[in-house]
Amino acid sequence: MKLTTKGRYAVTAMLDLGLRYGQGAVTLADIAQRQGISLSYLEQLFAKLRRTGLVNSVRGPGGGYTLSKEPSEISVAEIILAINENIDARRCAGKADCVGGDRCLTHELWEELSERIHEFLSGITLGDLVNQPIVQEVASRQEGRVRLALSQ
Amino acid sequence: MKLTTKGRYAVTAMLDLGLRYGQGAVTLADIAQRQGISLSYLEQLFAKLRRTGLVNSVRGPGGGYTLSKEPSEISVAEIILAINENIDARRCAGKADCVGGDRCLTHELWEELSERIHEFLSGITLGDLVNQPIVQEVASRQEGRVRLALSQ
DNA sequence: TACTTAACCAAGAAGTTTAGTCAACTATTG
DNA sequence: CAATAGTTGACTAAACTTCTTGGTTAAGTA
Repeated sequence: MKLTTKGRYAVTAMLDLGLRYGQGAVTLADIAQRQGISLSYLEQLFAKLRRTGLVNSVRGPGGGYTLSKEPSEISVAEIILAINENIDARRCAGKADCVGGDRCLTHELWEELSERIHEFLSGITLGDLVNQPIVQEVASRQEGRVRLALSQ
Repeated sequence: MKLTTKGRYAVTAMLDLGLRYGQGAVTLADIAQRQGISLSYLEQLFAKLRRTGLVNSVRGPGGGYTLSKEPSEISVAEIILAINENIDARRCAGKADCVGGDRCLTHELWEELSERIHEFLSGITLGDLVNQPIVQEVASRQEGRVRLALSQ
């Protein structure tokens, strides 16, 4: 479990999809504009999200991305794991000083901690976030900004 | 709140100190050997831990580092914050596209999540970890290894 | 068919972080 | 004084993050 701005971006973008769940496909260009993330970076993130089956894509005009499941069925942990996709494979296999299994055990210790964080983030879904008042607020403000931009 | 291998190293090293709490100062060289972390990297980490007051240092022969508080009073969160020391200051202050406060709010959203992780890690102390059976196991095995090395 | 849209893909640049090295210096103990 | 061990700073290689550029491919629309 690794927590960086990369994961923050992914969760924000997925939340953007969650807020528009059931309203058709959302383009990455729209998300990029609303959330202030570069389009190409979003493309990289969504390539991974698509590969892990968290989103579906539709090409061509009117296309974009949609969540593959209900927001309440997608956890924050799933999103972060999907974009990190690091198996944390450095399990002493290639380390010379890993004699007697000592280092492996300290690794396992940290992994237990990491696991508990994972459990925690597994308990928070996009649905939970969508239903939070503060998120609703942001969403309506963002909609307003788009309408304003279109009317100019 | 950022979770990387850097924090993992810091927590492991602090746990090493926690296991020897009340038994005098522990040298970084010992920790480096036991935990398989490079000495110079440990020096960098402990410079920060010392600056934030989590450890005390004693120079000269017989010197080393000790925890400044009881293991049960040092949380994992404190350690990670001490070595990261990132104020996460990019609060849209320098961003041109932060119009109408929209991005600031999405930031706050993530920060709330981040805060909950912080709360979670604040609830785990070095004392908790020291008392875990698996940690005790590792510790005795490490002691054994040192004794073996000395007797050869 | 031509055009537009928007996903998809790849290469890499720029910047930051991680992890480590090296060298010098200072305080303490014996 | 000599050995130990912390302290500091400059520096580097490698990895990772973030973003850019420049395409291609598929699907609608005129």
